[in-house]
Amino acid sequence: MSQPDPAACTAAYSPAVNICLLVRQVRDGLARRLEEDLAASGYPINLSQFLVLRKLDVIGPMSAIDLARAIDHNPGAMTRLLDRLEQMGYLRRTPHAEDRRTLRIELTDAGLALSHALRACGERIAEYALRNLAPDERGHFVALLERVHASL
Amino acid sequence: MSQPDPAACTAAYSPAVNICLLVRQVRDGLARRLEEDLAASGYPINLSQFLVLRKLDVIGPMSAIDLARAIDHNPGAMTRLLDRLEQMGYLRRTPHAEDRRTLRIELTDAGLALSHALRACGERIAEYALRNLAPDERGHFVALLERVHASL
DNA sequence: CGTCACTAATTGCCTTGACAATTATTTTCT
DNA sequence: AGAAAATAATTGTCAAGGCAATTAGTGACG
Repeated sequence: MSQPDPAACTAAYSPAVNICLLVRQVRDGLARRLEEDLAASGYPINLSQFLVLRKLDVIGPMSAIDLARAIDHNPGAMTRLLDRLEQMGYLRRTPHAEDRRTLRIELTDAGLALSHALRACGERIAEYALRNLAPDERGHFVALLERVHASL
Repeated sequence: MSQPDPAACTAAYSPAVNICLLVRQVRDGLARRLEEDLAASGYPINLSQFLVLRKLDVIGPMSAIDLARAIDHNPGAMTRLLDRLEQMGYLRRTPHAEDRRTLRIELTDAGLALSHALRACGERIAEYALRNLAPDERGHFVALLERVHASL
């Protein structure tokens, strides 16, 4: 069905399509795998929630805005994301000692335990996604991603 | 603010966070740049719409389902995406000659003209995003992305 | 021929995230 | 000190996309 007709192709090969599409496909594929794996493990957690919990574990308690910046997330969306995780009992909002505008967001014991399970799950996914790359290629891939990210 | 407290850090460095986060950041950064550039050029077009128009131009007329698969897009979302682009006058739904379930989606003249502008815009963004990579690194980056995508 | 499984497109419903406006607080500047 | 600018969190509103159910059409098989 819908055979590509070479005569109808008015544009030459365009790497620009490919880079945007490819990165999107990799992102969506990675997120889908992660969320499926988490759901199968009994954790109904999405990618953003995963990133927040892991950041709080790895970096320690921080404000909502710092958290939003750490995962490039919208501050408005962050409020509701935190609502959700707080309601599920994985984190706590406490007032900041010196600045009353600011929250100190910290994991609960349940959140900490969950984060450790998430870590294992995340590593499985990364291992799976990169399984066809040699060890040095994996490092190179991440380094290239970081350089491209820094250029944006 | 919110100094990371090393003692509070219970998890070791975890590349799994980084790959998911990094890819997401690159995707979002790329999409944001593209959409800003398009808006500045007078085309209020988002990434998905961009991809659809470019695919139709490069590959030629095709069905909605094929289009959805080509850009890894949900069929339900595709219907509405096509509604939008059709309403803007950039494409046309015509019945398929042999299969009455299927649409033949094709660019209008306006859609074709827009696609050419989109192509230039996409190339600017790709050039910008990859500007700090050497030519061979760019090829390598895309090749690695493709291999990771194929592994998902 | 007729029924059953499959596929394409659409729709309703819901969640997520973006953006702008609002409120409370702090910082800066004179 | 006091006014003005800046910052943190929140809220309302909206668009995009995922999923499941529906409708219509096709193909396969007895």
